Amino acid sequence: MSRASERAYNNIRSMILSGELQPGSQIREEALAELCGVSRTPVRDSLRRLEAEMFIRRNDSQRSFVADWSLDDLEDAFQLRAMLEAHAAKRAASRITREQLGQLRFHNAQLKQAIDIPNPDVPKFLDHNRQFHAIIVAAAASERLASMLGQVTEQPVVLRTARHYDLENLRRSHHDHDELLIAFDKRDGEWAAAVMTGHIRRAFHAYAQAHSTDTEIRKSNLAA
Amino acid sequence: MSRASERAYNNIRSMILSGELQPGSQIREEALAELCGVSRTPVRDSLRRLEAEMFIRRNDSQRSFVADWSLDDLEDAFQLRAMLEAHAAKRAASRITREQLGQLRFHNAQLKQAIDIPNPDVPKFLDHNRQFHAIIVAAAASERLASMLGQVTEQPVVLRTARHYDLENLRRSHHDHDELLIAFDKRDGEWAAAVMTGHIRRAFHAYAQAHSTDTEIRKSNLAA
DNA sequence: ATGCAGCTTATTGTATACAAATGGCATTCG
DNA sequence: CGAATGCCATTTGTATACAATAAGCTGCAT
Repeated sequence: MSRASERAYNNIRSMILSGELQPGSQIREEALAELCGVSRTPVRDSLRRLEAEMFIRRNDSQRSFVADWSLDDLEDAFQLRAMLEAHAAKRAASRITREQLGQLRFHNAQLKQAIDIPNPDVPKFLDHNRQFHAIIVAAAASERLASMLGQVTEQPVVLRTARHYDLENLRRSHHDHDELLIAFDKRDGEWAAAVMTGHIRRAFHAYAQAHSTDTEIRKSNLAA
Repeated sequence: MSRASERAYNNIRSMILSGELQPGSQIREEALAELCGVSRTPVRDSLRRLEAEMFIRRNDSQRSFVADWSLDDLEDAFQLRAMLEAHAAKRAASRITREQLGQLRFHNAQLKQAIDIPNPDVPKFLDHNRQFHAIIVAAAASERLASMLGQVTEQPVVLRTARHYDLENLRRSHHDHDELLIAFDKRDGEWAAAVMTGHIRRAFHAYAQAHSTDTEIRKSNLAA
């Protein structure tokens, strides 16, 4: 996709992720077109794409709404993600190159740096974390698997608290990565898969706890 | 999607599945538009959808080609499918209703009928087989899982032989279904998942063997 | 008051014209 | 003769106008 289409997609996507477009709210093509400064055509393209990625859903009469995910839906997505990432880790264990192992070590060192200081640099941690996982998916060498993981990795849920980024969890994440590195080094796919499963499931529970807290806050704000 | 768009999608998809549009060949929007009797707009929608489903791939300069899958790609897809369907079976085991169990029994009986006669009715078998699996996916109650399975269930590979439908394989499939039914009845998710894994992996090997045979035939035809 | 009919308006679907970009071909220069 | 470059043809991207469809409202009848 060239300029307009790409811009529209990124704009809309980030509007959903940021909560600017609220879950459940209707989406009108023309309104988005104006917001993005393009015509309806590229907006329609983007909406179809976002629909396939389940950021948007449509009712029987073709009207689009921002997807609204319950905690159950979230658990569902995490369950699939855990399964797929464990599978990726298993495949990666037997295919990963020395170079990729080096890259993993680099990003893991970087994300350790990001939290091993008085004032943790969460964005830096998240960035290197993302790249760490991306390398494993790449090493798994399955285009389909990568495409599926793309569908469950970013959730259209915005949390207003930062609880799920508490330091203890970040440290444990880093520790998991260390263990993954050893498993890869030993070419032990089963081990890598097991570590990855736990890694993602912990992420879910951290996320779920933050989600409940967030929901509580929202409720009390509503009551006030 | 309403008429034109839906029609275009189904037309193009079946043209790919039937081999009318050959793997690797370039796709031109306008040509398809004429073939389908619609304008480029709904054709473009369809192409995007088919691209997301990996029936079509695009090069760097936005030109579309019919996807061409190697045996490795096929194995990759089957591996994912086995994992996802096993997961579906596991989830279904604890959620399936009496009514759904009844439906499973019905379709299994029907597909047994289709092959338990002198002249097996393969289309009938395939239809009830499809519905059997669809009920399990529905019982698993995960929209995302269903959507992902949709992406790996139909392969854009047309085999010109019918070897992979040999009677022995169909009988074994039916036997697997019987065992799945018992596992569901006992609410044993692990068992159901294990049976399903084997079920899909057998399907892969039948498919792969047919694929090789098909490739052989194609080569000798080329040589002739 | 309630429910239904028909109209009005909002929203999406489709076609088409035009713009941009890409690939191929021919010509030219080294 | 080969490689690079510029032009032309082909293909895709975008905008816009119009058509079709569905939702909401108003008013009438029960």
